[in-house]
Amino acid sequence: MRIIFMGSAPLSCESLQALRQRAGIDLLAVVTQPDRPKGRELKLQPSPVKLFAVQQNLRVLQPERARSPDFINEVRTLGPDLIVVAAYGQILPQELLQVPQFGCINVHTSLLPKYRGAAPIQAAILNDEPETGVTIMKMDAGLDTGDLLSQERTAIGPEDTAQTLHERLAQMGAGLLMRTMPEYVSGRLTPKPQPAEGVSYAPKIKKQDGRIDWTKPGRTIWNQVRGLVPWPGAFTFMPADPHPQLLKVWAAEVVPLSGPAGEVLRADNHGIVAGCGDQAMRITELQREGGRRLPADQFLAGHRLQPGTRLG
RNA sequence: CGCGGGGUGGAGCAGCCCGGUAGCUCGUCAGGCUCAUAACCUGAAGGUCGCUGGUUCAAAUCCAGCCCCCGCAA
Repeated sequence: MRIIFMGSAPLSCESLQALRQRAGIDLLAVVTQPDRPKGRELKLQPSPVKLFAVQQNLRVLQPERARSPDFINEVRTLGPDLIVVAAYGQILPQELLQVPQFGCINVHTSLLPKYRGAAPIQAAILNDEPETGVTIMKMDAGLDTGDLLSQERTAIGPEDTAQTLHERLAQMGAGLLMRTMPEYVSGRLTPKPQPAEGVSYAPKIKKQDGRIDWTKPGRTIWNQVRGLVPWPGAFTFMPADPHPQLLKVWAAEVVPLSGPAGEVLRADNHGIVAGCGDQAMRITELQREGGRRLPADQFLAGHRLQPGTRLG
């Protein structure tokens, strides 16, 4: 089986690795996003998928636009039987989807038709879902609207963050992909259209989505903290000398106390408790701008953050 | 040359602008108080102030270069 893999996220690597280890698969090429300027010096950074592919001596393609005729022609020339896509980051045009005889299949980290789009993992936590999962689908020209091939679900626990979920779903996705692919290719599995009911979208997360609104209920803020790890993280501001300082909240829990929204109610070894619209948040791990990520007690050893301080 | 903060006993911070005995909140160790304690009191140990060089009678502090950490931005 001649396969081309397309992906860009850490999540994609898991599926790529699974394909790589599977016997009988000829990985013709790995397609990933072009290197982008990132980080402190704005240096060009390769995607994690590229790093992995290069290390494995796989052929890497990084088209600026996946819909460009040149790229589509290149894919045609390679002659894949199937294209596997996992968090690639670009919409594929119909013309490209038609190239392989088995079309393109996609690993998506939600229980479609729920949470189509860029940030399904975060959305599941932010929306207080009790569970989520992964879906393998046959791609069509729409945004995550293709016919369903298989799904697997997992419960979202109180200890989960977008990061832990990401890791879990990456593995589940790779496993499900491996089980689904042969079934699909052999024709034993018929793609089923997505239900019309229950469609929703998970738009790309923006930095500003991390800003904490202390007038919101404790549970909402808690989900925001968990759902935005590691980026952009839930953040607020603390009063400081020349300018208020950015404060990232890395871990917190809801506690049955109440007080003015955003006001520090307690600050001790157990954490920093701040009032919310309903109940309160106990911040247990946080990070000041320019500083490292610290447990609350260590943070308090060096920073004054006494009860009465207003966050926001 | 994208912008900015920082590296000070084991942890987190102050001191640096205006050079001259290294401080704070914890932790650790010893002792005390207590029915008891992560609480409280007393005492102790522990630091080449990131590295290299320069200026100076004298550098954590001023100057130059280098290494490392972090926030923004993307």
